[in-house]
Order: sequence, then C-alpha cells, then structure tokens
Amino acid sequence: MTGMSARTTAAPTTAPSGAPAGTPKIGLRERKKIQTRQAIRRAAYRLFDEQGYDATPVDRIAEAADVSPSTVFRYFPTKEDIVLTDEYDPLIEAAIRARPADESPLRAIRHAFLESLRAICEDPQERADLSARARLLRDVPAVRARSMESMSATGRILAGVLAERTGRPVDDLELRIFTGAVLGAFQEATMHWGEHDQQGELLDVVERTLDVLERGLTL
Amino acid sequence: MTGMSARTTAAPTTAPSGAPAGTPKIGLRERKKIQTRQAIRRAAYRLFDEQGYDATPVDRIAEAADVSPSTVFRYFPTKEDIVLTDEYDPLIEAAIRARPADESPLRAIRHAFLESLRAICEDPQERADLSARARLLRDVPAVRARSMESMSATGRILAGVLAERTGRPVDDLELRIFTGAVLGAFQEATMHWGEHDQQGELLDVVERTLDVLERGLTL
DNA sequence: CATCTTTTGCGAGTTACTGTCACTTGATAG
DNA sequence: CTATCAAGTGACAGTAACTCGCAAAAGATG
Repeated sequence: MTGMSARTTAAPTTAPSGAPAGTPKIGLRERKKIQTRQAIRRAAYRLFDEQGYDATPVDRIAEAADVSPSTVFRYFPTKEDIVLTDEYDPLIEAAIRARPADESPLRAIRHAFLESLRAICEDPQERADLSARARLLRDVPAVRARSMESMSATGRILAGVLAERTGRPVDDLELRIFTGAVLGAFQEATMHWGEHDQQGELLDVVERTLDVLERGLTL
Repeated sequence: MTGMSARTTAAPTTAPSGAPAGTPKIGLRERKKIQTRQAIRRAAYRLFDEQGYDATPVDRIAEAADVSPSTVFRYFPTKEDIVLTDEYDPLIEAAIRARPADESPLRAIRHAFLESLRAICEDPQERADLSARARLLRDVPAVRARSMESMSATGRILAGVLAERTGRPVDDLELRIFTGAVLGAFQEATMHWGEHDQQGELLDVVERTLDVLERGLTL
C-alpha cells in the first residue's frame, strides 16, 4: 500500500540456471534484490514476534538478515514500512475495473474486495503475514500511525477508479468523502477483528462492513 | 484530540491579584503551566510557519519559548503533538449528548459537529490555529500519521456516546464500522479543504460530508 | 578480460526521544 | 515570616531511527 514492490514466496529458494520459458528474463541482480528484501522482512517478522517491535532495533534486524543496517534502510524507508509494505492496491484496482460498469460503486467494491482477499488468503504464507500485520497494527502505535499513509494511498487509487466509473473529477469532494468513509469503515473493521484475536473469517468482516455501508449507515 | 488540556488566550497577559468572582481559585502554579504550554505552542507554530516543520528541531522551539528541551517533551510527548493537541473531543461529546434521543445518529452528529465547529470558530485565535493545523496536516506526513491516533481516540468517544444512544455494546462491530466511516469521511473532507487552500467555509464542508453519508453513500 | 553500473557496507552526523538527579519555585502549616 | 513539602525545571547522558557521502564489491555488457 505504500507503493513499493515485493513479490515472491514463489521460487523454491534457488532458481535453476535454465529458466523455463515463462520467466521473461530476470537477471541475477533483481533476483538477489527480491531475496534480500524477503530476508529482511522475514527476519523482522520473526524478531518482532519473539521480542516485540519496540525492543527490536533495526540493527538487530539487519544482523539477523545478514545485511548492513544501511541496506535495511535502503529497502525500507522506515522501520514501520517493513511491516506495512504490501502490493494489494493494484490487485484491488484491477478487481474493481473488472466489475461491470453498471454496478453501483459499493457493490463493485464489495465484490472486488472479497475476490482480492480470497486470492490473497489462498497463499498460506500471505495469510500468516496478514495475521502478523494485524497483530502489529493492534499493538504498535507507530505502525498504526504509519498505516494511515498507506490508507490514503489506497484512497487515491480508489478515487481514481471510481472517478472513471462515475464520471466525476478525481478530486471531487463528494468522491473523496465516499472513499474516506469506505476506507475508514474498513480500517475500524479490521482493527476490531485484530483486537478480538482475529476470530471469525476476515471475509465475513468485509461483508458486514459493506452491509453497514450499503444499508446507508443506519444503526 | 489526544486527551491533553490547554486553555487560555483569555487573560490579558497578567491577572490582577484580586481575582474577580468567576475564577474558581486557580493557583499561580497552574497559571504558569498554562502559560508555558501556550508559549511552546506559539513558538512552534511561528517557527514551523517561518522555516518549516522538519527544519525546526525541538531544541530551537525550546529556545524560542525560553524553556529547556526536556520541558518541551514534558508538555508534549512528541513533536507532532505540539501541532495536534486540542480539546475538541469533550466539546463534541457534550454536543451529541445534548441532542434529542430520538434523533438519528447521523443527524445528531451533524448538528453536534456544526455547533461545536461554530463555537470554535468564534475565537479568531482558535480559528487561526485550525487553519495552521490544516496546513501542517497537508504538508507534513509525520503529523498526518500521528493524527490517526487522535482520530481513533475521537472514534472511541464517538462510539461511547452512540452506544448509549443505540443500546448497542460499545465494542459492537457495526458500531465501529459506523464511526470509522464517519470519521474517515471527515478526515478526507477536511484534507480536501486543506489541500485546496481552505477555500469555502469549513462548515459547508461538514454539511456536504454529512449529506453524502445520509444519502447512503450513493455517488 | 575490461569496463561500466548498481548495490553494498562503513562511518560520521543529526534529531527525536528517555531517564535520572539535583535545583528552583510555588503551596502550605505553624 | 519561616520551615517544610511537593511540583516543575534544567542539565546531562544515553538510545535508536534515520541521513549522507564515499569507497569497495559484485553483477551486467562488449
């Protein structure tokens, strides 16, 4: 959500030299970069889990990932970003675009979010990360704070897609109010989920969130 | 919104010894505290305006306010809090409580917010602060980030009041989705206002925000 | 192999905090 | 008015998250 890229979880540690046809020629350099990024993130998640976020200096993460501290900062501009980096935004954007044009914005968002989330949850690794992230989001104020930037980035993307859909200008006040409401609702909902030990499926939470929104915010 | 207190702008620099009846006996100590707090905040706002937020170390603020750096941190736990501290939450809470019980949550919120905002804007000093804050919120990511904590504090208060009103438990998922949506909408709306040089009355922005919410988030 | 570019590590510096302790200053009882 | 107590303040030392510049290492390319 912060506009970084990360991939993988795919290749089983080492790619054989004779790359199969599908790979569009990816150099060793980029592969190493991805590997390093992943190593840092893994090390961080593990250490955060073991000894807590605040008690884990970046230096120690670097050590565990076997890179220098400066390298960590080269990959992640802030410590919080190690936690928050994901690449869901383009997924969601694509999913909304794929919805029929005559669908209402809220319905399109509902289906798009559900589909994206389902896709993400298929990968058990990704699912575990999601869970860990929710825990950190619950426990660490700094992470929570920084997550706001992520959210507003998502908001801009959402506004962009909806602008096309509705013919409104991207910076329309009403449009931004709309996206703000939707994302604010999600934020609180996932927070609630995290605070209650993640009981129940996140998918259900998404559904209930959109129920409230579509029902017109009547309590 | 962060749960701190601040007051004044009132007394014309020096309170005469024979305090008039109205004052409920306030010691010199507390008066000084308020004064110091105000001095720090004033100095900070001025310096931020002159040379920018990031370019103004806390030490310089302390210097300008004629206190030690440690004192600054005693009054404001973080640099961002110098900007974000306000005492609007209790105002809003009281305003909502004052609304008739049969009014819908959204209508109650509308009137409460409008009344509170009107009250705040009466004081020109307060109005200027609001404006400066909006500018910093627009320009400084760190401030924006920290404002999320404020918002979730406001959210908890809002949830508390609405729980009473609707008979729902305070931690009800639907209730939290509701408050999330409302505050998210406001956040984006005021952001929009700030990004567009604060043109138009903030009151109108509040109205339009609630229009969108009450209309049921149809775009 | 030689060269160019990207990535990495190192070291020094800045700044936002945190904690401790001694000192000052407003409140208060006699 | 003075002695005493509590609260607020400042100086100091320490930690950790960054930032910057530079030189060495490693992948890409002809």
